[in-house]
Amino acid sequence: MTNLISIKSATLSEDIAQQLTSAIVQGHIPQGSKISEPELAKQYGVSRGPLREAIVKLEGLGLVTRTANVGARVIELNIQDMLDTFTMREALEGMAARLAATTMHTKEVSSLYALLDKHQAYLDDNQDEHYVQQGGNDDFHLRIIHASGNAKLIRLLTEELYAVIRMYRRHTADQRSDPRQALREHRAILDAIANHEGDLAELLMRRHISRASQLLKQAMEQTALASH
Amino acid sequence: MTNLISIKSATLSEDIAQQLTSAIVQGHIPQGSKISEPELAKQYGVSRGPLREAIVKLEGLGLVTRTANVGARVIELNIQDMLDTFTMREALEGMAARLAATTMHTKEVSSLYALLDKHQAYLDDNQDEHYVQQGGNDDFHLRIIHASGNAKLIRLLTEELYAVIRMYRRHTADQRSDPRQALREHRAILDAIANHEGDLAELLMRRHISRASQLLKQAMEQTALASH
DNA sequence: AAATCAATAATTGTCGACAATCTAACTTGA
DNA sequence: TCAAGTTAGATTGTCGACAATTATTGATTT
Repeated sequence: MTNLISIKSATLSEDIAQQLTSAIVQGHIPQGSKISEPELAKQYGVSRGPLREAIVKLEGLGLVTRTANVGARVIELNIQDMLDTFTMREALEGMAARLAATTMHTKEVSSLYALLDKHQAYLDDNQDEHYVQQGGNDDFHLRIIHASGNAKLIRLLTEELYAVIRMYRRHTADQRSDPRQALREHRAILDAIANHEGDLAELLMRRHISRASQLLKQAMEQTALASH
Repeated sequence: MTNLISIKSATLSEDIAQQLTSAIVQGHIPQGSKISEPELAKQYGVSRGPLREAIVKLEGLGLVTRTANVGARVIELNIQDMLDTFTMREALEGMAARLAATTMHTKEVSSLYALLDKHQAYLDDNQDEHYVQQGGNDDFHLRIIHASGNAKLIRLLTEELYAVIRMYRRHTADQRSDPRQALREHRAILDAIANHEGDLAELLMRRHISRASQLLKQAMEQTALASH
């Protein structure tokens, strides 16, 4: 069974890379499983050439690890790796918030307030169920990152690190976290940005991510116990 | 004329990737120049397969940009990109310094003090000429990064970002900077780490990098003028 | 029965050739 | 003379096949 939507891309290699990425992030290819080149090539109907290029890309994204003459395996999520990843996120998104506080225009700020209101209304209407904002333009964090105006930072966070972050977000988060609390924190961050208080914005963003990471940690410890 | 030392690697692809990386960082392949697959394949004596995989890797490192059906070009350094890169460095190495302040053992701390003394002695003996520490184990920044203990952060900074950082360091830096001042700053950072003052260590590392970035900016503006 | 070794099967790494696309040179027409 | 269109050349993208390495199976020995 091959993948859902095949986005027509300029090159097969890019196409496969995207499909593989989404398959791994969504768990269709399970953690730790081996990436068999002949198997996947047949599955996607391409030769091994472009497939291998795609795998090299995934290695760059940190989604698979490769060993020479042995092959590629999907990474396995674990608590230490998650903590390390989120610590990096703290540093980078904290910086993004700081930058956003100095560069963000009034129009964009009010647009973000509107987004938070939308999230609020959604929570009110759906008994605190999570607003699915995975990666889309409704994702508060992505909006802040883009508002930083730092092209390198944007590319790193949105194209290179976010795949792994989404895996963590997906697999455990959310069922444990309190969406109203998260929303309050988002609002506080935005307030700081609106007031051009870079120091504060960074501090609050860091705390926000740190808190999320602690919740995730607890959730992962829970599921680790459950699997025994 | 092919490259200097051919490190025997498990796979041709890795080999070529390393050689290309070093060729670009050292300027043997000039900025903005096109990467011709047939040409390089002949030059390195390999087929285009492994060469293409190497190019994909370089794209992941941000050393080349690729366009479908057109090919790869070496990136071109410019001030804005440099500032963006160093802002990221600020965030990441600042965090590394913070982490190092809490995790670093006494032994490693004194080893780093010894390193700084070595740098000091070198400056005294060589009328303030720069100590060449490009990437080696004598590089203070790399030592701090490794001391952070954050595997993800280490990989990102040392394997993914450092190639570009080295390009910037190499092309302009150093002739303008004051090595004694840099050494003083290194010492202040290490003091903070030794005292387990994470906040201070982060702050000082950030300032240190920010200052380096400002010097680099001036140097680049200078050479930009010179090229007219 | 367990462990070591040999032979076989399967997988990864590499190559050369063909197809698709882009670039450059040339022709044609206004 | 210049612009647009056309054709030839070169380059990238893709494929299938072979070589090198690893994993697996089975035989042999203790």
